[in-house]
Amino acid sequence: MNGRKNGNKRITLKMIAKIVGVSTMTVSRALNDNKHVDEGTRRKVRETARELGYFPNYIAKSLVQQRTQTIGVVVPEIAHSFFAQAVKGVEEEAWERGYQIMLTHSAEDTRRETHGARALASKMVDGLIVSTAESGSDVEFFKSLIKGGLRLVFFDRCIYDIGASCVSIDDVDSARRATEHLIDGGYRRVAHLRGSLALSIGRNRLRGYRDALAERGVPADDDLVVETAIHEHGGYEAMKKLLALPEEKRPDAILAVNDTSAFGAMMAIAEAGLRVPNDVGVVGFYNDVRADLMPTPLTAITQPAREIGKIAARKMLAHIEDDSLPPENVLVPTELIVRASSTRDAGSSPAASI
Amino acid sequence: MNGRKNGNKRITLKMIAKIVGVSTMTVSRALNDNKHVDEGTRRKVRETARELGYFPNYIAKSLVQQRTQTIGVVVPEIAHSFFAQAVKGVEEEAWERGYQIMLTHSAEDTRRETHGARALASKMVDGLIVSTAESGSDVEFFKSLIKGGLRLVFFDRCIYDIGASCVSIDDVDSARRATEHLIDGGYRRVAHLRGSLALSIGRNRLRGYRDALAERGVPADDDLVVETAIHEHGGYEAMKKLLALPEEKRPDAILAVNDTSAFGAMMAIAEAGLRVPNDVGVVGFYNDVRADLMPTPLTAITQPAREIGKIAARKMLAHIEDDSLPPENVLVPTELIVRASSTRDAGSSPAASI
DNA sequence: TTGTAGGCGTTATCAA
DNA sequence: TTGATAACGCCTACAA
Repeated sequence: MNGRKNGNKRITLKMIAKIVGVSTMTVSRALNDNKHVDEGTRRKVRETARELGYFPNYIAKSLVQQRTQTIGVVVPEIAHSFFAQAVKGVEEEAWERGYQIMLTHSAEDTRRETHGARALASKMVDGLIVSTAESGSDVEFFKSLIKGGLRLVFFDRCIYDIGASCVSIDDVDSARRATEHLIDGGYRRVAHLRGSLALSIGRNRLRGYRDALAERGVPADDDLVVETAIHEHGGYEAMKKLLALPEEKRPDAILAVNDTSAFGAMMAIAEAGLRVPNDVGVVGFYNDVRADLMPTPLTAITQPAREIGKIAARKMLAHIEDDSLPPENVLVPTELIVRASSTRDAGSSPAASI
Repeated sequence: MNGRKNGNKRITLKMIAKIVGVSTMTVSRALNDNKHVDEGTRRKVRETARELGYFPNYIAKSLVQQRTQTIGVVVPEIAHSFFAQAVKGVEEEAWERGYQIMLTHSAEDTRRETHGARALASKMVDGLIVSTAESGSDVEFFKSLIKGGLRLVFFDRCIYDIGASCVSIDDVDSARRATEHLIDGGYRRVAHLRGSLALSIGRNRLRGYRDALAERGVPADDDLVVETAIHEHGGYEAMKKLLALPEEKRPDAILAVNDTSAFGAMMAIAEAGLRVPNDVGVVGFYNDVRADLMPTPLTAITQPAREIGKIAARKMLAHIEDDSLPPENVLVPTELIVRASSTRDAGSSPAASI
């Protein structure tokens, strides 16, 4: 249970000092490229350090310097492509600046998110990059972290106005554009599989959807807004609810909060004997690899995950370098990738056939 | 550049001690559920700790206890589904035991792998879980880490016989079964898109492929073994080389070292005007989500990534708990998922039509 | 039950 | 150029 295997004591500055016959400070200076060291001494120190296989103890260094060169990262699901890409972006940017990342996933669970963040804070990360859990976040806890001096940057799923930066797409505008695309394509009863209102993406995409309806003069129908979990089964279940509506109330298009739920919805649509896009148009968010491979390729708003991760990391490093830097909400541009799932064959839609 | 924001000093045991009017040791004991503390004292300490928003400094704790409750992880590509899943498995298992993970990716590069591992070792991780880079590994470096007392567990891509544990599928046997499946399906000129020989998976899968040929009495042809990078473009390029062979030498089946290169190969096959599976059968490794979604679904050997990650983490925790535990090579069972890419229509193959 | 002393491995600071 | 000393925040060991 102790740190090292029996016998193999880790080499320390003190050991090298004893061998070379100088003080630990001289060794420290020699190894850290400090100018005020005799070249001969430096050579000797370097050599024995290499021979002994010395490498510095960053824990000790961190304790005295009060920084760990480590960034904590909390994501809801490591294995989801979007977050995996984002984490990669963070890691790349951190690596280039000599930082490591400490990764925790919350499994979309509030308690795990809080515990994970607390654990990383206890390990004295220089900052915390977080994307919040579907089941909601303990806002007061994050506030207290900030009050305690911890730097905090959210990405994709943010908590606003508590003094943290946020890096995300413009969810409202993106959802509006996607909805307008459906309406302009002749769809009249556009439904929204919305995300949890505990998530910024859930609230903002819902708002964009509603804005689009209002702007296009399409009457809003609350029956057409159904909550979905962000996974495939969630989309499937939510879609079944919509399909259970009386015929005249059923949607002819779906704006899904993300690709995964859109895939689930497409399954439910197929099971009901309906077809995409002629009976039901579908649009998702993210642009998953599968979007292009589905029997009917999926139209989607892109979320440049890796880029978002990179920007979040850069933002964090900027905050670390300058603690007086004010928090900022960074919006990353998106594109609407139009594929077959939202473009009816000419003349084949009920609406178009009027 | 200093650790905390201006003014907001982190709360320490000493501060709590001063406020409550006891020694730091009493505070430490009270907060760590030590029995020998008066209940009244404990209550007071707990209360002020909570009020002040205290949480322990694990850096200091780690320094004195000589363990960090942190496991380092080095993977070649965070964003590849296999590794993302594996990392998730590691994180889950670590989390349950109160460990965090520190994640680095090598980008398939030897130098980054070495630097990353060294950085994590410097941060005093209690152990290192590694999957090696395509460009090869600095074996001597890993040996020196082990000699220095660092616990090391490889997964998927291992370095054998240096005193580290390894968790992977049985690559030799899996490749043999996949190759036999192709031969038994009537394919006669089975080629292998092999991985780098710097990787255990590259060497082992090649061996399994050769074993199968030998066992089935199929003559081996070195022209049919071509190296591929593990990404899509690699598979595409490698396949083009095979298709450039004189007609009578061309393969009628491909064992690809992984799914991604198999997808690339399938693109090249389609571009050449050939068809999967009737002209060319294809088998991959991993069972990516895309396998089922391709125009011709891909037959593949499964690699239970998350499970592999979990087992690797458990192995690491076992090594941490008991330093005398000998290293072990753990083999995780696989399945061959047969899909359309390796099953010719009856009577349509040149071989079957004889 | 509580406190004191010392040290984990490193660096900042000041003195030589 | 080098070294002695103290400190980072906590815990182990021992003493009271």
